[in-house]
Amino acid sequence: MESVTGYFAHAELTAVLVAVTGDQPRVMTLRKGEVLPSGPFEMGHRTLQSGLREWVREKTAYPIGYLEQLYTFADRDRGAGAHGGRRISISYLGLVRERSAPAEAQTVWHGWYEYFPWEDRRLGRPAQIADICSKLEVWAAANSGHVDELLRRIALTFGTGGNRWNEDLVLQRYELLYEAGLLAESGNTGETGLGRPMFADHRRILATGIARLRAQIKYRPVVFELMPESFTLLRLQRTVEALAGLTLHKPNFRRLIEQQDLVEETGETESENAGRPAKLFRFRHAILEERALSGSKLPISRN
Amino acid sequence: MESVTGYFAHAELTAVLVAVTGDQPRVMTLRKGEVLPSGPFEMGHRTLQSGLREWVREKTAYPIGYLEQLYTFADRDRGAGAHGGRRISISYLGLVRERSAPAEAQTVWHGWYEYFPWEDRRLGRPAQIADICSKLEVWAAANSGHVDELLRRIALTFGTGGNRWNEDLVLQRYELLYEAGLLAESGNTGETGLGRPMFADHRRILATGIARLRAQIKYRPVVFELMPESFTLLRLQRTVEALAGLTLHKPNFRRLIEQQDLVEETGETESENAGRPAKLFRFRHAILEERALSGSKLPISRN
DNA sequence: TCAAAAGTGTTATCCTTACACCCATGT
DNA sequence: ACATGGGTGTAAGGATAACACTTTTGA
Repeated sequence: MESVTGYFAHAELTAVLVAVTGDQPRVMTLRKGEVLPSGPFEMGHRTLQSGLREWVREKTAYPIGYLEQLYTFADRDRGAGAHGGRRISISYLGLVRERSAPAEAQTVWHGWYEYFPWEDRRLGRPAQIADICSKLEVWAAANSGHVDELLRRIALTFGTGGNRWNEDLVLQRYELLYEAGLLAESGNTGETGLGRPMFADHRRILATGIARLRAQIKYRPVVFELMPESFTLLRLQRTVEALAGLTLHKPNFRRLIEQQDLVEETGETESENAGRPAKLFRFRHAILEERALSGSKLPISRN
Repeated sequence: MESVTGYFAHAELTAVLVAVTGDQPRVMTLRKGEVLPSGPFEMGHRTLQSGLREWVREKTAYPIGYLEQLYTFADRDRGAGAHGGRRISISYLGLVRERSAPAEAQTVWHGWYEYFPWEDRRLGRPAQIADICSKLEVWAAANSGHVDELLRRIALTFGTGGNRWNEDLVLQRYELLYEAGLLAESGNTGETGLGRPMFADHRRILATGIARLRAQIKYRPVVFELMPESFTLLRLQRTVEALAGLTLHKPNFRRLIEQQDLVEETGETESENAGRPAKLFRFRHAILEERALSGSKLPISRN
């Protein structure tokens, strides 16, 4: 439409790096505070993707398995406005196999439900939800004009009033809480128990990442990027449950996984906890080419 | 990880604007050539989204209904490198109700199957596909080392050898053709009949947009952004078919739409073509709040 | 009367979900 | 013996896909 003019902007990469250990999904933050790892996009890199990959390996010594672009947004530059310009922030979701971090690492892993306690339903509906919903409803009632619309939105996103809980609506729930001013990021100064706040909009980015991952595991075999070489089917299930924040139905889970030829037996077994020793499986890498295209399924059928 | 340093980049917005008329999905290009409308991101705008929306309204007089971010990528600045920097290109998919364009408009609509003739299966499998596949197979055979992998990839993306056609794999098919050097963009100089090339990587961006839209119509009611106020169910079906590049099964299509309460009768009928007059419907806007969250379905069940 | 499009009814099939139950091992 | 986890069989219910058929209009 127009030729490119002289507008320039900061370009910054922000990474949501996820690992699962001890049945908890975790996100990497900087040791210094509640900040997602991020840095400038340097010109040496071929692509954004490779730039981020290299940069993470360099700085954290964690090799990234799966890497996916999340979203790009622009804000008025928060930092010093030498140029008075924009900051363009490109966010990525990366999956990592957590290992003992190098001692000198500047990073630390936090369970992601510390930031979103209402998102974990593995032990049933958190008691907190009732409180959250009543606060939201009070806020909605004060919004004359579209009270009904807001109330329905609350009911749908939080699964109240006959609606069932949809684990994918992480971002929608976050935004509702944000709009209602219930989060520290949106002006609430009191202690609300509504999760740990993060720097700037990083918690929103994390919500986007969680939502994307929860959606992905249902139709692409990405969970395996979070698993060790070999694993039992229960470990795999626990990992999916950790991500989805739900408990699943064991027999059906196993069948669905095996039906799809996603895994193959290693021939070995594990008997760490009491109980019958479990067969160990490994991911069939060959499936990746096939399924990246034709799609695969993980069940989110409740227990 | 590091404080933001002095890296700056061009930030550019590129729009894939789609409309459907006369059973053809169309994409807006500049009158001057095979170029998607794009322009610099200016600092006045609140957000990227609103910036693009405003800019399109200003320049083309088409109000955008649905707008969704597609992808962000960075290339070494193709334009003059006054700063020797990067160009960051943020692409969007926008849905538009096509009307007669203002006379002075700099834009023109092109059927998207001019760019991707192999993507339209409404008249059955295009004869061309056989030719494409054999060319691809010749190329694959010359790639010692992973011939088998390539052959399987070809079979999967193009639905040969027992695999069924998956309409969502638009980008994967484009990339395969690109890698094989069969497209003008990747060095083929002869006339191949493999669709009309576009400026720079714009055809790739279009492929991304088509793929996204084809995926979206299956679980979100976005088609309606392309429809006039009121329409018959057959018009709606033809529109979905145009987008998906497939023909659908009429009775099932109608049932699925009506079951979901996506539409309501206007009470009027239309009898333009010969045949029994059809009831006119309108989209139930109320459903948007409900379904943007809970998901809806359009059938892609073949005729 | 025929063609063209609008509609309805019904069935076969597959997938999802749930329930019931047995197996192997450690304490 | 019993708790813990591993593992199998199967049936109910719903969604999808396919087929056959009736209805209403214009030419």
